[in-house]
Amino acid sequence: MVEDAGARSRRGPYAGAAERRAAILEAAFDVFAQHGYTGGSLQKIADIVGMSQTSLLHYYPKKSDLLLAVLRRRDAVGDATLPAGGEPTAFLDSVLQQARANETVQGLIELYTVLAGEAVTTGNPGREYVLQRFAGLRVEYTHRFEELAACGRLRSGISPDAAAASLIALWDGLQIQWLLAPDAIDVASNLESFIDAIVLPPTRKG
Amino acid sequence: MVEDAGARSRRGPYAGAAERRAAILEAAFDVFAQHGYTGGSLQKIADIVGMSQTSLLHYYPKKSDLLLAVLRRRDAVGDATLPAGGEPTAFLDSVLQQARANETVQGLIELYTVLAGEAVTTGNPGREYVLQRFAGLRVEYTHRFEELAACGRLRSGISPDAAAASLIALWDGLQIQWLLAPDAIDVASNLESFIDAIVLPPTRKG
DNA sequence: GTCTATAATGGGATAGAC
DNA sequence: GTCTATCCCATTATAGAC
Repeated sequence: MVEDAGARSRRGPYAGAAERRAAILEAAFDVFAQHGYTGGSLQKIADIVGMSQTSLLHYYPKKSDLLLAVLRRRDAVGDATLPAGGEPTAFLDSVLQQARANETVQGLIELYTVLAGEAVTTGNPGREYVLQRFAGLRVEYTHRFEELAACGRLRSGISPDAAAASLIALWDGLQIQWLLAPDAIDVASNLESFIDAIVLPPTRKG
Repeated sequence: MVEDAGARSRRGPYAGAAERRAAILEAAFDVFAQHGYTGGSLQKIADIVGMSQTSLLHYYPKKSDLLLAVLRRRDAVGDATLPAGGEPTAFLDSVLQQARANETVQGLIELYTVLAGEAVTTGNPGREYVLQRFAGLRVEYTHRFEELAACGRLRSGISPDAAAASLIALWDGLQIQWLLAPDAIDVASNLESFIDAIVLPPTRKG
């Protein structure tokens, strides 16, 4: 985490190259969320941050660099990967908590939904990232469901990795329906029903 | 369904204006599936069908017309809405059957996934269609789950409309994971596990 | 670091000849 | 119906002055 943050406070005129990059990312986030990657333009992003399109390319030489940067920023902000090894139920609680929190950041969900869809198109620079993200999420969730299965709390007939893939899929699918009809869909409560259906209550014992 | 199909067999030179339109639609289908709506171009479509870009516009004056035509064609071909009122289980069987059949038409799933994602972008001409399609599917599926609930076969704690939205969401979510990692995801078997978890076996009785 | 200017390409759509 | 020619606009990216 050290890197060369020394770019700041070195010389006078340009206090905040990092801030500039952050502002660009935020603008790119909004533009890509609203118009998608293909539909979003560097000019729009530059307009928002208040610089020329060419100046923007000074920070991110290619459009695809900007996409990957936006996708990676989501990691840091998006899902706060909770500490492993705790109560198995904590995992499920955090999923529902995250789902409810997501209702207040529609732009984030929009971004994710649009870019995930575009990721399957040929030559999309975000494809590998999205692919790896799904794979990583499946691995993580599978571990959690394995813990639950070890406690005998996963319904028989459902494997941990099937539960993982399905929970992720359900979540994504509910989000797109929610984006198109916010009043008709309650993402969190649907997830909760699903969880209740595949996860058994704890066995009685102090 | 009569319309003016009489354009055919009227005069000599142009036998098959309808065939021409069909060929255009097929090409548009492929291009939009591969590149999305924004990323797909009229020129690519025209190249495939073997005509100039301007000739293409003679049949579909605007790009958005082509998108809507492609989306509507999906209705006729895609989901063969099975006859209502039969065995409640027939509905679930047809879902699984359709899911398995979809494995052989990856292009169709690609098209649907990409266009659904793009539909949430601002100004996308397909938004209303996709929105209505989700709403329509939810209504239809809700009815089927109401039938199951009437037989006491829907797990308590799950409402018919929640089951409907979740089944659709799960299906869509599994498909995008499948597109990115076909060997890691089995859409149909995941759907089956979900159904088994929320639908109870028939009560014993002749 | 930031800009103007511009290259190089591609997009959707129109006009009009045949 | 189909084409060529063209318009006009937008795009990403580069060159080079300051």
